[in-house]
Amino acid sequence: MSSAQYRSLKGMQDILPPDIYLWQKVEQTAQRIFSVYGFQEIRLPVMESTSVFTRSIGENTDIVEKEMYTFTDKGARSVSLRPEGTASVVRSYVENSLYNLPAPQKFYYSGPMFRYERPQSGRFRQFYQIGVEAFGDPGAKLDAEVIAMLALLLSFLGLEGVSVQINSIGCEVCRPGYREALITFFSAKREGLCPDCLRRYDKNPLRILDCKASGCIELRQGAPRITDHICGDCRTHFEKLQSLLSLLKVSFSLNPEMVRGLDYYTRTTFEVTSQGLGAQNAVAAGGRYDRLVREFGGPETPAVGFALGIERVVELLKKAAPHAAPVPLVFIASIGDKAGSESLGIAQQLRQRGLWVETGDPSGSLKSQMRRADRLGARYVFIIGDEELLSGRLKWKGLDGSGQGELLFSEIEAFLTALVEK
RNA sequence: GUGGGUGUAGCUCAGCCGGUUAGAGCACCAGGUUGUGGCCCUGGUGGCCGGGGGUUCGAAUCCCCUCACUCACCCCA
Repeated sequence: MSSAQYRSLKGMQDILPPDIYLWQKVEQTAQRIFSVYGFQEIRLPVMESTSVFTRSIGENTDIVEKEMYTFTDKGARSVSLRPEGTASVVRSYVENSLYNLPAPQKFYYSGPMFRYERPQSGRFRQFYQIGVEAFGDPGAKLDAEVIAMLALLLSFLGLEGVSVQINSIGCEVCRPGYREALITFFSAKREGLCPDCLRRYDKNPLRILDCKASGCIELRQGAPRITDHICGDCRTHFEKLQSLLSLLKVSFSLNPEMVRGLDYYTRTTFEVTSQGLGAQNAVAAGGRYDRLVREFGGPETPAVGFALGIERVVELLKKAAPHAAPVPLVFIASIGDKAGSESLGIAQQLRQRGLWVETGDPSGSLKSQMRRADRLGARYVFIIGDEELLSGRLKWKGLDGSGQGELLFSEIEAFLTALVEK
Protein backbone atom coordinates (compact mmCIF):
# COMPACT_ATOMS: atom_id res chain seq x y z
CA MET A 1 0.00 0.00 0.00
CA SER A 2 1.05 3.54 -0.49
CA SER A 3 -0.29 4.86 2.80
CA ALA A 4 3.00 4.63 4.65
CA GLN A 5 4.54 8.01 5.21
CA TYR A 6 8.03 6.80 4.44
CA ARG A 7 8.86 4.32 1.74
CA SER A 8 12.04 2.85 0.45
CA LEU A 9 13.37 4.52 -2.66
CA LYS A 10 12.31 3.35 -6.08
CA GLY A 11 14.11 0.21 -7.06
CA MET A 12 15.39 -0.44 -3.55
CA GLN A 13 13.84 -3.11 -1.43
CA ASP A 14 13.87 -4.55 2.04
CA ILE A 15 14.88 -8.16 2.31
CA LEU A 16 12.90 -9.75 5.10
CA PRO A 17 12.12 -13.17 6.48
CA PRO A 18 11.31 -15.63 5.12
CA ASP A 19 13.14 -14.58 1.93
CA ILE A 20 16.26 -13.79 3.88
CA TYR A 21 16.81 -17.49 4.49
CA LEU A 22 17.14 -18.06 0.77
CA TRP A 23 19.60 -15.19 0.54
CA GLN A 24 21.64 -16.75 3.30
CA LYS A 25 21.51 -20.08 1.56
CA VAL A 26 22.83 -18.58 -1.66
CA GLU A 27 25.62 -16.71 0.09
CA GLN A 28 26.64 -19.62 2.27
CA THR A 29 26.63 -22.08 -0.59
CA ALA A 30 28.71 -19.74 -2.71
CA GLN A 31 31.18 -19.30 0.10
CA ARG A 32 31.54 -23.03 0.46
CA ILE A 33 31.97 -23.75 -3.23
CA PHE A 34 34.31 -20.84 -3.89
CA SER A 35 36.60 -21.74 -1.03
CA VAL A 36 37.30 -25.20 -2.38
CA TYR A 37 38.42 -23.58 -5.60
CA GLY A 38 40.80 -21.39 -3.63
CA PHE A 39 38.88 -18.15 -3.92
CA GLN A 40 39.23 -15.81 -0.95
CA GLU A 41 36.74 -13.21 0.11
CA ILE A 42 37.49 -9.52 -0.16
CA ARG A 43 35.30 -6.63 0.95
CA LEU A 44 35.52 -3.37 -0.87
CA PRO A 45 33.91 0.06 -0.57
CA VAL A 46 30.59 0.58 -2.30
CA MET A 47 31.82 3.98 -3.47
CA GLU A 48 34.83 4.85 -5.58
CA SER A 49 36.22 7.74 -7.53
CA THR A 50 34.02 8.07 -10.57
CA SER A 51 37.01 7.59 -12.85
CA VAL A 52 37.49 4.04 -11.56
CA PHE A 53 34.30 3.14 -13.37
CA THR A 54 34.41 5.42 -16.37
CA ARG A 55 37.82 4.19 -17.41
CA SER A 56 37.16 0.49 -16.99
CA ILE A 57 33.55 0.04 -17.95
CA GLY A 58 33.83 2.43 -20.86
CA GLU A 59 33.03 6.09 -21.28
CA ASN A 60 30.24 5.56 -23.74
CA THR A 61 28.49 2.58 -22.25
CA ASP A 62 24.97 3.02 -20.93
CA ILE A 63 26.12 2.20 -17.43
CA VAL A 64 28.51 5.09 -17.36
CA GLU A 65 26.52 7.48 -19.49
CA LYS A 66 23.21 7.33 -17.73
CA GLU A 67 23.03 4.75 -14.98
CA MET A 68 25.57 5.72 -12.36
CA TYR A 69 24.77 7.31 -9.04
CA THR A 70 27.39 10.00 -9.33
CA PHE A 71 27.73 13.05 -7.12
CA THR A 72 30.23 15.45 -5.75
CA ASP A 73 31.34 14.93 -2.18
CA LYS A 74 32.14 17.69 0.29
CA GLY A 75 35.70 17.80 -0.93
CA ALA A 76 34.54 18.53 -4.48
CA ARG A 77 35.53 15.06 -5.70
CA SER A 78 33.37 13.19 -8.14
CA VAL A 79 32.41 9.88 -6.56
CA SER A 80 30.08 7.13 -7.66
CA LEU A 81 28.26 4.20 -6.11
CA ARG A 82 29.61 1.10 -7.76
CA PRO A 83 27.48 -0.13 -10.66
CA GLU A 84 29.39 -3.42 -10.75
CA GLY A 85 32.19 -5.10 -8.87
CA THR A 86 35.05 -5.83 -11.22
CA ALA A 87 36.38 -2.31 -11.50
CA SER A 88 36.75 -2.01 -7.74
CA VAL A 89 38.45 -5.37 -7.46
CA VAL A 90 40.96 -4.43 -10.12
CA ARG A 91 41.57 -1.08 -8.48
CA SER A 92 42.22 -2.85 -5.20
CA TYR A 93 44.40 -5.49 -6.86
CA VAL A 94 46.65 -2.81 -8.26
CA GLU A 95 46.52 -0.47 -5.27
CA ASN A 96 47.57 -3.24 -2.90
CA SER A 97 50.15 -4.70 -5.28
CA LEU A 98 48.49 -8.06 -5.09
CA TYR A 99 50.24 -9.00 -8.32
CA ASN A 100 53.29 -9.64 -6.17
CA LEU A 101 51.56 -12.61 -4.60
CA PRO A 102 51.90 -15.97 -6.33
CA ALA A 103 49.62 -16.23 -9.36
CA PRO A 104 46.89 -16.93 -9.86
CA GLN A 105 45.19 -14.89 -7.19
CA LYS A 106 41.51 -15.66 -6.82
CA PHE A 107 38.94 -13.53 -5.02
CA TYR A 108 35.23 -13.31 -4.46
CA TYR A 109 32.99 -10.59 -3.13
CA SER A 110 29.34 -10.10 -2.32
CA GLY A 111 27.37 -6.95 -1.89
CA PRO A 112 25.10 -4.27 -3.29
CA MET A 113 25.56 -2.56 -6.64
CA PHE A 114 23.72 0.54 -7.79
CA ARG A 115 22.37 1.57 -11.15
CA TYR A 116 19.88 4.31 -11.84
CA GLU A 117 17.54 2.43 -14.16
CA ARG A 118 13.81 1.98 -14.47
CA PRO A 119 13.07 -1.05 -12.30
CA GLN A 120 11.28 -4.02 -13.73
CA SER A 121 10.98 -7.70 -12.99
CA GLY A 122 14.40 -8.86 -11.82
CA ARG A 123 15.96 -5.44 -12.05
CA PHE A 124 16.55 -3.05 -9.20
CA ARG A 125 18.44 0.13 -8.55
CA GLN A 126 20.15 -1.44 -5.60
CA PHE A 127 20.86 -5.03 -6.44
CA TYR A 128 23.19 -7.64 -5.05
CA GLN A 129 25.90 -9.54 -6.79
CA ILE A 130 28.23 -12.28 -5.79
CA GLY A 131 31.26 -12.05 -8.00
CA VAL A 132 34.59 -13.73 -8.48
CA GLU A 133 37.78 -12.54 -10.14
CA ALA A 134 40.88 -14.60 -10.88
CA PHE A 135 44.11 -12.88 -11.83
CA GLY A 136 47.36 -13.86 -13.41
CA ASP A 137 46.70 -16.82 -15.67
CA PRO A 138 46.12 -16.34 -19.40
CA GLY A 139 45.24 -19.99 -20.00
CA ALA A 140 41.83 -21.32 -20.90
CA LYS A 141 42.18 -23.60 -17.88
CA LEU A 142 41.32 -20.67 -15.65
CA ASP A 143 38.28 -19.74 -17.73
CA ALA A 144 37.12 -23.32 -17.57
CA GLU A 145 37.57 -23.55 -13.82
CA VAL A 146 35.65 -20.35 -13.23
CA ILE A 147 32.77 -21.48 -15.41
CA ALA A 148 32.76 -24.94 -13.88
CA MET A 149 32.70 -23.39 -10.44
CA LEU A 150 29.69 -21.31 -11.39
CA ALA A 151 27.91 -24.34 -12.78
CA LEU A 152 28.67 -26.29 -9.64
CA LEU A 153 27.30 -23.52 -7.47
CA LEU A 154 24.06 -23.40 -9.39
CA SER A 155 23.70 -27.14 -9.22
CA PHE A 156 24.37 -27.18 -5.47
CA LEU A 157 21.65 -24.61 -5.12
CA GLY A 158 19.34 -26.97 -6.92
CA LEU A 159 18.64 -24.69 -9.84
CA GLU A 160 17.27 -26.39 -12.87
CA GLY A 161 16.51 -25.11 -16.31
CA VAL A 162 19.57 -22.92 -16.46
CA SER A 163 21.89 -22.99 -19.42
CA VAL A 164 25.45 -21.88 -19.91
CA GLN A 165 26.33 -20.06 -23.09
CA ILE A 166 29.82 -19.12 -24.12
CA ASN A 167 31.37 -17.02 -26.83
CA SER A 168 34.64 -15.44 -27.76
CA ILE A 169 34.66 -11.81 -28.70
CA GLY A 170 38.29 -11.77 -29.70
CA CYS A 171 41.03 -9.47 -28.56
CA GLU A 172 42.39 -6.06 -29.49
CA VAL A 173 44.10 -7.68 -32.45
CA CYS A 174 41.11 -9.24 -34.13
CA ARG A 175 38.03 -7.47 -32.83
CA PRO A 176 38.50 -4.24 -34.83
CA GLY A 177 38.54 -6.28 -38.01
CA TYR A 178 35.34 -8.00 -37.10
CA ARG A 179 33.74 -4.72 -36.27
CA GLU A 180 34.64 -3.43 -39.72
CA ALA A 181 33.22 -6.56 -41.31
CA LEU A 182 29.95 -6.00 -39.49
CA ILE A 183 29.77 -2.37 -40.49
CA THR A 184 30.39 -3.33 -44.08
CA PHE A 185 27.71 -6.00 -43.89
CA PHE A 186 25.08 -3.71 -42.45
CA SER A 187 25.95 -0.58 -44.38
CA ALA A 188 23.82 -1.68 -47.31
CA LYS A 189 20.93 -2.61 -45.05
CA ARG A 190 20.75 0.42 -42.84
CA GLU A 191 17.33 1.37 -44.17
CA GLY A 192 15.76 -1.70 -42.64
CA LEU A 193 17.25 -1.44 -39.19
CA CYS A 194 15.15 -0.34 -36.23
CA PRO A 195 15.90 3.05 -34.67
CA ASP A 196 17.78 1.42 -31.82
CA CYS A 197 19.96 -0.49 -34.20
CA LEU A 198 20.71 2.60 -36.23
CA ARG A 199 22.23 3.97 -33.06
CA ARG A 200 24.02 0.73 -32.45
CA TYR A 201 25.38 0.80 -35.96
CA ASP A 202 27.41 3.86 -35.07
CA LYS A 203 28.08 3.11 -31.45
CA ASN A 204 28.44 -0.61 -31.04
CA PRO A 205 27.56 -2.63 -34.14
CA LEU A 206 28.02 -5.91 -32.28
CA ARG A 207 24.82 -5.14 -30.45
CA ILE A 208 22.76 -5.40 -33.62
CA LEU A 209 23.36 -9.11 -33.28
CA ASP A 210 21.14 -9.47 -30.24
CA CYS A 211 18.37 -7.05 -31.18
CA LYS A 212 14.91 -8.49 -30.58
CA ALA A 213 13.14 -6.66 -33.41
CA SER A 214 11.98 -9.12 -36.03
CA GLY A 215 13.15 -6.93 -38.91
CA CYS A 216 16.65 -6.82 -37.52
CA ILE A 217 16.67 -10.54 -36.90
CA GLU A 218 15.96 -11.06 -40.61
CA LEU A 219 18.48 -8.52 -41.73
CA ARG A 220 21.29 -10.10 -39.80
CA GLN A 221 20.89 -13.46 -41.53
CA GLY A 222 24.21 -14.16 -43.10
CA ALA A 223 26.05 -11.58 -41.05
CA PRO A 224 29.69 -12.38 -40.40
CA ARG A 225 30.25 -14.38 -37.26
CA ILE A 226 32.73 -13.34 -34.64
CA THR A 227 34.01 -16.86 -34.32
CA ASP A 228 34.99 -16.80 -37.99
CA HIS A 229 36.98 -13.63 -37.52
CA ILE A 230 38.96 -14.16 -34.35
CA CYS A 231 42.70 -14.54 -34.63
CA GLY A 232 44.61 -17.76 -34.26
CA ASP A 233 45.50 -17.22 -30.62
CA CYS A 234 41.94 -16.41 -29.70
CA ARG A 235 40.68 -19.40 -31.61
CA THR A 236 43.09 -21.74 -29.86
CA HIS A 237 42.07 -20.32 -26.52
CA PHE A 238 38.39 -20.70 -27.31
CA GLU A 239 38.76 -24.27 -28.52
CA LYS A 240 40.80 -25.20 -25.50
CA LEU A 241 38.09 -23.78 -23.28
CA GLN A 242 35.46 -25.87 -24.98
CA SER A 243 37.41 -29.08 -24.66
CA LEU A 244 38.13 -28.39 -21.00
CA LEU A 245 34.49 -27.69 -20.26
CA SER A 246 33.55 -30.95 -21.89
CA LEU A 247 36.21 -32.69 -19.85
CA LEU A 248 34.72 -31.17 -16.71
CA LYS A 249 31.28 -32.24 -17.85
CA VAL A 250 29.91 -28.74 -17.87
CA SER A 251 27.18 -28.57 -20.48
CA PHE A 252 27.22 -25.41 -22.51
CA SER A 253 26.19 -24.05 -25.85
CA LEU A 254 27.91 -21.67 -28.21
CA ASN A 255 26.25 -18.35 -28.75
CA PRO A 256 28.17 -16.29 -31.30
CA GLU A 257 25.62 -13.51 -30.93
CA MET A 258 26.17 -12.99 -27.24
CA VAL A 259 27.46 -9.51 -26.63
CA ARG A 260 28.62 -8.01 -23.39
CA GLY A 261 27.81 -4.52 -22.28
CA LEU A 262 31.11 -3.68 -20.71
CA ASP A 263 34.06 -2.58 -22.77
CA TYR A 264 36.76 -4.43 -20.92
CA TYR A 265 36.04 -7.99 -21.99
CA THR A 266 38.45 -9.90 -24.21
CA ARG A 267 38.17 -13.39 -25.63
CA THR A 268 35.89 -15.47 -23.45
CA THR A 269 32.46 -14.21 -22.49
CA PHE A 270 29.76 -16.33 -20.93
CA GLU A 271 26.31 -16.06 -19.53
CA VAL A 272 23.95 -18.25 -17.56
CA THR A 273 20.31 -17.73 -18.35
CA SER A 274 17.13 -19.21 -17.02
CA GLN A 275 13.60 -19.61 -18.21
CA GLY A 276 10.86 -18.19 -16.11
CA LEU A 277 12.56 -15.02 -15.00
CA GLY A 278 10.82 -12.57 -17.27
CA ALA A 279 12.77 -10.43 -19.67
CA GLN A 280 15.77 -10.16 -17.38
CA ASN A 281 16.81 -13.75 -17.65
CA ALA A 282 20.54 -13.57 -17.03
CA VAL A 283 21.39 -15.19 -13.74
CA ALA A 284 25.12 -14.72 -14.00
CA ALA A 285 27.54 -13.43 -16.58
CA GLY A 286 31.19 -12.82 -16.98
CA GLY A 287 34.25 -13.16 -19.09
CA ARG A 288 37.92 -12.59 -19.51
CA TYR A 289 39.51 -9.17 -19.28
CA ASP A 290 43.19 -9.33 -20.09
CA ARG A 291 43.91 -5.62 -20.42
CA LEU A 292 42.17 -4.12 -17.44
CA VAL A 293 44.87 -4.48 -14.80
CA ARG A 294 47.29 -2.81 -17.16
CA GLU A 295 44.87 0.02 -17.72
CA PHE A 296 44.72 0.56 -13.98
CA GLY A 297 48.46 1.01 -13.92
CA GLY A 298 49.39 -2.51 -12.90
CA PRO A 299 51.55 -4.98 -14.77
CA GLU A 300 50.17 -6.88 -17.75
CA THR A 301 47.85 -9.30 -15.92
CA PRO A 302 45.23 -11.44 -17.57
CA ALA A 303 42.08 -12.07 -15.57
CA VAL A 304 38.68 -13.68 -15.72
CA GLY A 305 35.57 -13.42 -13.58
CA PHE A 306 31.83 -13.36 -13.34
CA ALA A 307 29.01 -11.84 -11.32
CA LEU A 308 25.83 -13.52 -10.23
CA GLY A 309 22.60 -11.66 -9.50
CA ILE A 310 21.39 -12.76 -6.09
CA GLU A 311 17.83 -11.49 -6.51
CA ARG A 312 17.44 -13.53 -9.66
CA VAL A 313 18.79 -16.68 -8.11
CA VAL A 314 16.58 -16.22 -5.08
CA GLU A 315 13.61 -15.73 -7.38
CA LEU A 316 14.32 -19.05 -9.03
CA LEU A 317 14.71 -20.78 -5.68
CA LYS A 318 11.39 -19.36 -4.56
CA LYS A 319 9.69 -20.82 -7.57
CA ALA A 320 11.39 -24.15 -7.20
CA ALA A 321 10.50 -24.91 -3.59
CA PRO A 322 8.70 -23.47 -0.60
CA HIS A 323 11.00 -21.90 1.93
CA ALA A 324 12.15 -23.79 4.92
CA ALA A 325 12.44 -21.10 7.56
CA PRO A 326 14.13 -22.29 10.73
CA VAL A 327 11.84 -22.96 13.68
CA PRO A 328 12.30 -22.97 17.46
CA LEU A 329 13.09 -26.29 19.04
CA VAL A 330 11.11 -25.59 22.19
CA PHE A 331 8.43 -23.19 23.32
CA ILE A 332 8.09 -22.92 27.07
CA ALA A 333 4.56 -22.06 28.17
CA SER A 334 4.18 -21.05 31.77
CA ILE A 335 1.32 -20.27 34.11
CA GLY A 336 1.88 -17.74 36.86
CA ASP A 337 4.76 -15.50 37.76
CA LYS A 338 6.80 -18.09 39.55
CA ALA A 339 6.62 -20.52 36.67
CA GLY A 340 7.31 -17.65 34.31
CA SER A 341 10.59 -16.90 36.04
CA GLU A 342 11.50 -20.56 36.11
CA SER A 343 10.90 -20.84 32.38
CA LEU A 344 13.16 -17.89 31.72
CA GLY A 345 15.93 -19.61 33.62
CA ILE A 346 15.47 -22.80 31.67
CA ALA A 347 15.42 -20.91 28.40
CA GLN A 348 18.65 -19.17 29.28
CA GLN A 349 20.31 -22.44 30.15
CA LEU A 350 19.25 -24.05 26.87
CA ARG A 351 20.19 -21.06 24.77
CA GLN A 352 23.67 -21.27 26.24
CA ARG A 353 23.74 -24.73 24.69
CA GLY A 354 22.91 -23.23 21.31
CA LEU A 355 19.26 -24.28 21.21
CA TRP A 356 16.51 -22.01 19.95
CA VAL A 357 13.99 -21.57 22.76
CA GLU A 358 10.99 -19.26 22.95
CA THR A 359 8.97 -18.46 26.04
CA GLY A 360 5.30 -17.61 26.42
CA ASP A 361 3.59 -14.88 28.39
CA PRO A 362 2.81 -16.36 31.82
CA SER A 363 -0.12 -13.99 32.27
CA GLY A 364 -1.76 -15.18 29.08
CA SER A 365 -3.91 -18.27 28.85
CA LEU A 366 -2.27 -21.59 28.18
CA LYS A 367 -4.39 -21.81 25.08
CA SER A 368 -3.01 -18.62 23.64
CA GLN A 369 0.51 -19.70 24.47
CA MET A 370 -0.04 -23.03 22.75
CA ARG A 371 -1.41 -21.26 19.76
CA ARG A 372 1.60 -19.03 19.56
CA ALA A 373 3.93 -22.01 19.84
CA ASP A 374 2.11 -23.59 16.94
CA ARG A 375 2.34 -20.49 14.79
CA LEU A 376 6.03 -20.19 15.45
CA GLY A 377 6.37 -23.74 14.25
CA ALA A 378 8.02 -24.86 17.49
CA ARG A 379 8.72 -28.58 17.58
CA TYR A 380 8.06 -29.02 21.29
CA VAL A 381 6.20 -27.22 24.01
CA PHE A 382 7.14 -27.39 27.65
CA ILE A 383 4.42 -26.53 30.14
CA ILE A 384 5.28 -25.24 33.58
CA GLY A 385 2.74 -24.25 36.23
CA ASP A 386 2.35 -24.59 39.98
CA GLU A 387 1.86 -28.36 39.72
CA GLU A 388 5.08 -28.80 37.85
CA LEU A 389 7.02 -26.58 40.20
CA LEU A 390 5.80 -28.73 43.10
CA SER A 391 6.45 -32.08 41.47
CA GLY A 392 9.70 -31.06 39.80
CA ARG A 393 8.41 -32.48 36.53
CA LEU A 394 7.35 -30.42 33.56
CA LYS A 395 4.94 -31.50 30.85
CA TRP A 396 6.22 -31.77 27.31
CA LYS A 397 4.31 -32.12 24.10
CA GLY A 398 5.43 -32.65 20.52
CA LEU A 399 3.52 -30.30 18.27
CA ASP A 400 3.83 -32.59 15.30
CA GLY A 401 1.75 -35.10 17.18
CA SER A 402 4.70 -37.04 18.49
CA GLY A 403 3.13 -37.47 21.90
CA GLN A 404 3.44 -35.90 25.30
CA GLY A 405 4.74 -36.77 28.71
CA GLU A 406 6.49 -35.61 31.82
CA LEU A 407 10.09 -34.80 32.40
CA LEU A 408 12.26 -34.04 35.44
CA PHE A 409 13.75 -30.57 35.22
CA SER A 410 17.14 -32.18 35.51
CA GLU A 411 16.47 -34.29 32.42
CA ILE A 412 15.69 -31.41 30.07
CA GLU A 413 19.08 -31.12 28.47
CA ALA A 414 19.44 -34.82 27.87
CA PHE A 415 15.94 -34.93 26.40
CA LEU A 416 16.70 -32.16 23.94
CA THR A 417 20.18 -33.23 22.92
CA ALA A 418 18.74 -36.60 22.05
CA LEU A 419 16.24 -34.81 19.82
CA VAL A 420 18.77 -32.61 18.15
CA GLU A 421 21.00 -35.53 17.33
CA LYS A 422 18.13 -37.44 15.79
C1' G B 1 14.40 8.41 -21.37
C1' U B 2 9.88 5.70 -24.14
C1' G B 3 5.32 2.70 -24.09
C1' G B 4 1.36 -0.47 -21.64
C1' G B 5 -1.20 -2.06 -17.08
C1' U B 6 -2.78 -1.28 -12.02
C1' G B 7 -3.97 1.62 -7.55
C1' U B 8 -10.45 -0.38 -2.19
C1' A B 9 -8.35 -3.33 5.20
C1' G B 10 -1.38 -6.33 6.77
C1' C B 11 -2.13 -9.86 2.05
C1' U B 12 -5.37 -11.48 -2.37
C1' C B 13 -9.40 -9.22 -4.23
C1' A B 14 -15.33 -8.11 -4.85
C1' G B 15 -17.99 -3.73 -5.15
C1' C B 16 -22.00 -4.20 -12.76
C1' C B 17 -23.97 1.04 -16.41
C1' G B 18 -22.95 6.81 -9.69
C1' G B 19 -27.54 6.18 -4.69
C1' U B 20 -28.06 5.67 1.86
C1' U B 21 -23.58 3.22 8.08
C1' A B 22 -17.67 0.20 2.12
C1' G B 23 -17.47 -5.95 1.77
C1' A B 24 -15.27 -11.22 1.43
C1' G B 25 -11.34 -14.73 2.09
C1' C B 26 -6.66 -15.12 4.45
C1' A B 27 -3.77 -13.02 8.44
C1' C B 28 -3.88 -10.90 13.48
C1' C B 29 -6.27 -10.70 18.66
C1' A B 30 -9.89 -12.81 22.09
C1' G B 31 -13.53 -16.38 23.44
C1' G B 32 -16.13 -21.54 22.75
C1' U B 33 -16.58 -23.91 31.35
C1' U B 34 -11.88 -24.74 35.32
C1' G B 35 -4.08 -25.68 32.55
C1' U B 36 -3.04 -27.73 26.05
C1' G B 37 -1.97 -25.80 19.46
C1' G B 38 -3.41 -27.24 14.45
C1' C B 39 -9.84 -28.23 12.22
C1' C B 40 -14.61 -25.85 13.27
C1' C B 41 -17.86 -21.87 15.45
C1' U B 42 -18.42 -16.79 17.54
C1' G B 43 -16.73 -11.98 18.32
C1' G B 44 -13.02 -8.12 17.76
C1' U B 45 -8.87 -4.84 15.87
C1' G B 46 -8.03 -2.79 11.22
C1' G B 47 -9.82 1.24 5.29
C1' C B 48 -9.05 10.16 4.39
C1' C B 49 -11.56 3.35 -1.48
C1' G B 50 -3.24 6.48 -3.65
C1' G B 51 -3.57 12.25 -3.65
C1' G B 52 -5.82 16.84 -5.73
C1' G B 53 -9.51 19.13 -8.63
C1' G B 54 -14.14 18.79 -11.45
C1' U B 55 -19.32 16.99 -12.92
C1' U B 56 -23.69 15.82 -9.78
C1' C B 57 -28.90 16.47 -5.10
C1' G B 58 -25.32 12.44 -4.33
C1' A B 59 -18.79 9.41 -6.46
C1' A B 60 -14.88 4.00 -4.37
C1' U B 61 -17.93 4.08 -8.88
C1' C B 62 -17.84 9.38 -14.39
C1' C B 63 -13.90 13.34 -16.28
C1' C B 64 -9.02 15.85 -15.78
C1' C B 65 -4.33 16.31 -13.35
C1' U B 66 -0.78 14.18 -10.21
C1' C B 67 1.83 10.50 -7.50
C1' A B 68 3.01 5.50 -6.67
C1' C B 69 3.51 0.56 -8.05
C1' U B 70 4.14 -2.82 -12.04
C1' C B 71 5.49 -5.01 -16.88
C1' A B 72 8.11 -4.15 -21.34
C1' C B 73 11.72 -1.31 -24.51
C1' C B 74 16.73 0.78 -24.07
C1' C B 75 20.41 -1.62 -21.20
C1' C B 76 21.84 -5.23 -17.99
C1' A B 77 23.15 -9.39 -12.88
